[in-house]
Amino acid sequence: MQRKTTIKDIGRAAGVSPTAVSMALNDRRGVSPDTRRRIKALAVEMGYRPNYAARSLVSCKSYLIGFVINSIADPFYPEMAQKVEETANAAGYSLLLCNTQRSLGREKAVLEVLHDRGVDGVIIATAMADDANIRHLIEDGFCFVLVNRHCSGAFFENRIDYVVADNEAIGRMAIRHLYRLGHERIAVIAGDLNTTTAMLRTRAAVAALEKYGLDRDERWVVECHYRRDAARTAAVELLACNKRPTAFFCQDDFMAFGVRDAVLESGLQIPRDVALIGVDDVEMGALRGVDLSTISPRKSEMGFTATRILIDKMQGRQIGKSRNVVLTPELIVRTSCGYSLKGYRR
Amino acid sequence: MQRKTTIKDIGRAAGVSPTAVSMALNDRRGVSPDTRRRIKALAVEMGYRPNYAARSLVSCKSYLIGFVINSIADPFYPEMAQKVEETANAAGYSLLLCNTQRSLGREKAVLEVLHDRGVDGVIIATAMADDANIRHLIEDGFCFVLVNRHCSGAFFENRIDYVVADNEAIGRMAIRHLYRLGHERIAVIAGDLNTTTAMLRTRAAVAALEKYGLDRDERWVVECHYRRDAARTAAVELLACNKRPTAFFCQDDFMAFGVRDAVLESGLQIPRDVALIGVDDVEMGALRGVDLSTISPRKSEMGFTATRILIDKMQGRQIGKSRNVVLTPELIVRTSCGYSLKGYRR
DNA sequence: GTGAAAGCGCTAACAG
DNA sequence: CTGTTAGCGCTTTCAC
Repeated sequence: MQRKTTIKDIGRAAGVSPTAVSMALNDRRGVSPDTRRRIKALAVEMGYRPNYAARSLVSCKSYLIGFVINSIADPFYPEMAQKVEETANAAGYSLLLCNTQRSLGREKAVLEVLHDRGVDGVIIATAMADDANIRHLIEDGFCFVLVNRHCSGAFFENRIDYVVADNEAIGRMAIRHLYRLGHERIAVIAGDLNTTTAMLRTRAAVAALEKYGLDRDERWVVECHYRRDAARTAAVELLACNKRPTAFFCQDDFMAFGVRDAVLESGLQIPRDVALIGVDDVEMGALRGVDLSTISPRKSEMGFTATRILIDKMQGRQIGKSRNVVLTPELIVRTSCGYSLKGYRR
Repeated sequence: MQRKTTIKDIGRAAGVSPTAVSMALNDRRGVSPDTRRRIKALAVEMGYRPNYAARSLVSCKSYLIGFVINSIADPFYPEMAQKVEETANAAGYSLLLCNTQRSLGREKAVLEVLHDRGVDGVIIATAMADDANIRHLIEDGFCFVLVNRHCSGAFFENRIDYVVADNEAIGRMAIRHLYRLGHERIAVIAGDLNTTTAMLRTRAAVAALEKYGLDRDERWVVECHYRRDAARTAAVELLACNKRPTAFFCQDDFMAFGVRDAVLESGLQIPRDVALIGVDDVEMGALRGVDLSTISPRKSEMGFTATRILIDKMQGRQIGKSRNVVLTPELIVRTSCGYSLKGYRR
């Protein structure tokens, strides 16, 4: 990169001080409209470009935000990331993408780098229900917003901002849908129970099963950590029982694909023999021939809202109590539960 | 963010100058092993964290790299992005994600921001065959590597580094596969012909059609700009002809999904009535019930190699002539072309 | 081997 | 309304 023109150069050319140039260019009062115009014209003419590093050093603002996710290769995140980037950009922020690979150690490392880089704020999608890294962020007074997952427990009460789906509603909706289609034996393929998403979905699902008076078997609730292969393995086992479940509530679409693999491999059909519902509304599920019914947590909206809240915080608005946004999820009925075949029975 | 400890603080605590601290911490000679140890211990103890902005200001290195893509929500990119981020990170760089939304105007804007931020280098996946923005980068002596697409024309000769798939091989492989399965009427659903990927795939495909002496009809080559809906529309039209194609070479998987929609909607079956092959090996295509045959450009490898080359360039190695890496693509046979049914005929 | 001094480009706090 | 001065945290000469 070549020698660039600085505000000093412009100042010299315009016969004013660097300060004047700075103020003129940043639209702050202190210079006459006339000089301002002259300076601005000169800046364009000389191809002036501000130096973010210098500005950041003195203003302690980097206009950088970090986005912390498990892996951008996981299809849950890209849609959200797209919206986050778009929203951040529109407000003059750039996005640092950070993959943690589901490791708390890497989450920690990533947050440290982000801190050192002087980001103005961070959006975190990987929080565990009790996450020491988040705890640390709070103690440091770091500016951040949780998205998708939040933290629970006394320590976090009123100290975090988050944007999440109504995970209990997700659990209820899933079970209700399957119940109304006539299912009596429903398996719950749960995510990582150290996350609020899986905890709440599971709790609500179990409560719903109870409420409807459906068959219960504790082997029918199995923690698969949001892993497709774990779900597949679990399903193989469940399907081998003589009293096998007739429906699976999978807490994300990828686990649903795992279960789907197991079902199809065992020669059974969806939805004739087994009903399947996922969560996330990943694009893959919408393909003809897959047609996975699912519950959308509204990923774009989560990303957008989280970013807006973060921007408010970073810019000093939104002081005082924490903002907790809970989005109402949306049931997306396709064919994997058999609704189109038989409709609701009850 | 609170008051942080600086090298000055450490210097004071250790009874040495800031200079000594800087040298000790950066493992540069000029300070005795003993003081070095003392300083390092003190740095840890006092929780010293370097300030990237300050360092960047003086060293003109930001350890930031930009990654320019159309949209992270497009499933072609995440896998590559993951690898890029991982590789960059391992070398101490952070990744700025930039979506252009397929707009050259936004590409330009994004590159300007990246420039202003003083990134050390940029990886660009959105280049058009003749891209004024890239041209500008070259003239500026900017450090960048193209990935996936490159630029062509005299101006760019030997002036760009790139990592791409062998797109002509992709075109040949696709047609050859369909030819050997016995197809006589093959449609080519082309991407944006202003990109090298689509240009080369199309050229090679047409040459292969000729070589095999297959039926040719210029309406069978249709430019769909890598858009799923455009491909769907084109397919609807082609399928309505009385002499319809029996096979489609779609230059990306998403256009293949568009064609697939059209085929299935019209009551035809895949692969019985129509064979379908895509390019990209997007995860969606691998789902049971979709089973799209495709050609993998090896996205992760592209991302990895491009990042490595960029790092070499940024660090001053790899001077002299430009590096052009062309990866051999891989044919992934699933069921959408009917290989498993009938095998090769010729 | 070590420290002092200068300065990267910018903004904030003054004095004129 | 303008200009001067100082300094953000760090690295890089250059003396000692």
